[in-house]
Amino acid sequence: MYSIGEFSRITGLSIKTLRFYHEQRLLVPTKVDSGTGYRYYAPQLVETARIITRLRDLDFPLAEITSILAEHNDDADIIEYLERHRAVIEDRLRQYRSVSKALEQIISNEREARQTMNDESFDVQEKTLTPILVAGVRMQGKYSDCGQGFSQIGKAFGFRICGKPMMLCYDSEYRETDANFEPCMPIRKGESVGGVNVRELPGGRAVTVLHRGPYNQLGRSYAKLIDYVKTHGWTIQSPTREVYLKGPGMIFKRNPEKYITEIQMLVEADDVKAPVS
Amino acid sequence: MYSIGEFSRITGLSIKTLRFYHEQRLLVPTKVDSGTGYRYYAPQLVETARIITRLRDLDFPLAEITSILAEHNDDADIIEYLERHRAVIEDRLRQYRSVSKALEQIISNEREARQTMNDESFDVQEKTLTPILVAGVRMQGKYSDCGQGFSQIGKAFGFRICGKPMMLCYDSEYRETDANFEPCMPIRKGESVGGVNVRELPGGRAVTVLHRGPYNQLGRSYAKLIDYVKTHGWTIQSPTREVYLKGPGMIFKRNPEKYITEIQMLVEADDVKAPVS
DNA sequence: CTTGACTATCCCGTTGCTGGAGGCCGTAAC
DNA sequence: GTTACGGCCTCCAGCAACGGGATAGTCAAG
Repeated sequence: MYSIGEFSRITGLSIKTLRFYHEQRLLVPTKVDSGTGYRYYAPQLVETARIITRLRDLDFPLAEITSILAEHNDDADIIEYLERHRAVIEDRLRQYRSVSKALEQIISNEREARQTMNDESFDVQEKTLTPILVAGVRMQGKYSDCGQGFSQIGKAFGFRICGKPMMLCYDSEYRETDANFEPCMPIRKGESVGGVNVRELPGGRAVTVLHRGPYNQLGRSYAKLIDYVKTHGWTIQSPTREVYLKGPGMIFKRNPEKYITEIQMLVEADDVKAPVS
Repeated sequence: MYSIGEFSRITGLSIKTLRFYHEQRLLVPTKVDSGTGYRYYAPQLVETARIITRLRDLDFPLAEITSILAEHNDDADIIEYLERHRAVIEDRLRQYRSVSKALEQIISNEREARQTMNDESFDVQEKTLTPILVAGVRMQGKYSDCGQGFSQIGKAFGFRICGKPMMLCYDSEYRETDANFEPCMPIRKGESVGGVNVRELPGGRAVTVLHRGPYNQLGRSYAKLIDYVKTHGWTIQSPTREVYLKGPGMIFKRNPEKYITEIQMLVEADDVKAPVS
């Protein structure tokens, strides 16, 4: 017969835990001194304690352990318990996996944006865009409705999305209503499905500018770009693109003054014509 | 201003939860009627509630959310929080993964054993063994000490183990003490390291028998096998093998009467000699 | 007899809520 | 007038699996 302290040292279970297990009738001492209330454990209980710790290590709830101990004494008998429990664990695993993925998404998003901030200036730049596969939804109406398009793409392509959301603008002038545009997302792979159109955007020579601030002030940056293109005597190819590098955050809505958008225009460098002054 | 019920329907947070968040100073109503104690929420708080649910979905503890809300208002500012939290999540993920793996191990173990039970009889069988890569520890002493050998192998090769534990017996007679044997485990790949010897066991023609019961009664099954070999006039090749198909369980020690061991003896079918009657 | 190690019970705190009891208030129906 | 109902309030309990701490009784040795 061991005292609770001895039994604790033998089994590695704390005294508190042993008392708690006693209260829960999970591991009842062989004898309790009726005078002093002292608990005494027989050596056979060491084995029971070992089983309990094994099952606890496997994250079984105490109630389940109690019933397992009461009814079974062979691994083969408890396969059903193990299976059921594994399903529970797998469930939590799935949950945590998706949380972890979401966290990673947000972090890398912000990291990237931070990089862009450091690396790039807010002047007009000339770039060569590479062709890119996108899924898009052609829409007509107000620009502010593009959110619906994005959520439609998100639902259809989810994890295949591999870049920042962007919008193609087919109008050559600014339109408050009845605008002709196409929210789209870069994807890894995929086929067009009901309403969502998959295709490759062409690459080529382009001029770009970073715009910082709310979307209703995009006009200024457009002006910068158009001026630049004009002075070089180039021709803008429709559609122009807006890439939303930093918009409303995943968590905070974020201050619109911090939004960062890249405007891209593919240009045709018409070498025959001379630059217009 | 919304009443708590309205606000609950808008945000999807239960009334109880809203009261709790108030108590925790996480989401404090704009105004509390001093007479009735009624809580009233301003429309801006809808956004705050959205942020809270977002962070809760990411499994942030309430205390952390409180401090995030108090100090920040942009995703970029809370990257450190996100990172730290992701570490926590990854930790739990690792834990659950290992639990899930252990559960799977136990389950498949018992499944396999159950299969063996159904498929095989307890009569002597002739088989052709295929060569198999094992890690073993040569030992001298009492058979009951083989556990140490197994744990040594387990430590060295862990996840590369791919089969049931077995023992090679090099003695041609039974020895209580000073026996010459080698606990070993099938592995997928590996090199010999300090004390643990990796090599391929040869395949070939063999006779086997399943033994059910405690190890100290293995003698009976050995007798069966040896009789069988003798009647065919074959020669037993050393070492003989014991495969512990079902020994003490992973959780319960299990009743030794349920232990199942396969004894394997490679034989040389000496076709020149005629069978001994 | 004292000292120090050991043990006992009881209560609280953890996390993020949910459920229930009991009570206040105002409105509508009978 | 009263009863019912709906919405709100506060306070208390409970979940899981213990750990911490207070206070008091017990055991064996010196």
